[in-house]
Amino acid sequence: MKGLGELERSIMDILWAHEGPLTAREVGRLIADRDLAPTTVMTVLDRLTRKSFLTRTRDGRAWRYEPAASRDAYVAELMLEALDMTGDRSAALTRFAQTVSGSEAEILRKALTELEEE
Amino acid sequence: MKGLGELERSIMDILWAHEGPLTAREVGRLIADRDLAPTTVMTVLDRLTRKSFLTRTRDGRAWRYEPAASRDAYVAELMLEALDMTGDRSAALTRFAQTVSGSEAEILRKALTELEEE
DNA sequence: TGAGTAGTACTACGTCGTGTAGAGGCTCCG
DNA sequence: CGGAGCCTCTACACGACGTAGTACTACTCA
Repeated sequence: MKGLGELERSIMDILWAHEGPLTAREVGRLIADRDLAPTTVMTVLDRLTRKSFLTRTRDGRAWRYEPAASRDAYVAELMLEALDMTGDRSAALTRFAQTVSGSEAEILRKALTELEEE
Repeated sequence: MKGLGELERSIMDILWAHEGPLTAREVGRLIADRDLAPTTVMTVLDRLTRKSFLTRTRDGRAWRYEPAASRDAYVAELMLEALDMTGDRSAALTRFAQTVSGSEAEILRKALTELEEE
């Protein structure tokens, strides 16, 4: 899947945080701290769309952009991808479980338990 | 931490797979299918060292390279890094737990249980 | 002791991804 | 009809990575 650049991720963050699709202009306004040219935002939105991180639909002359997947799904996928890198998934998973903090281990445990009950 | 390039990963794979440190020449021999110039291998080993993926110790005039961390540790760290990308770690973890295959969920469960017992 | 060999450090170059943005064109409101 | 707004295309610099050459050093063997 490949990771995202820094600006790309900022923009994804904005779209993930915002309910509903945004236009380039709106994104630009929300990322105002960086003072980017409008075309910069458009270019990045376009690239993200081409990489299937976003989908877009027409709204008059403008496009409205929306994440193709939730941030959680993206993160989970990244984690799985990391996992794929190893020959021994079991060892890596074990290691991972040992590495997360206690509260996170608790969350995992709970999620796994709920899984079991289905 | 940043990911690795393709050749970099091949070389890490060789070093991870091999018990004990290797010289550039040995790595080059083990990666023979790619027919690389010896200096290419050295350059990459050097970059990996600079990025702290490897450590090296002298062996006569040669260096012997060795992974700074196990592959599992690396993978676990990548997974944690992905996890850091989200605002809601709990949601991402839950999502992750739901996404792994059944047998992998089992492995996770077991690792977490063992954790608890300590 | 001199030459070859193996190993190192340094430098370099092409390519690709990404941040950044300009130029020019279409469209719709007033 | 003209300007504002949005789009598409093109471009450029920079850093990472794959790839490798050159030049220097040191050990070995005849």
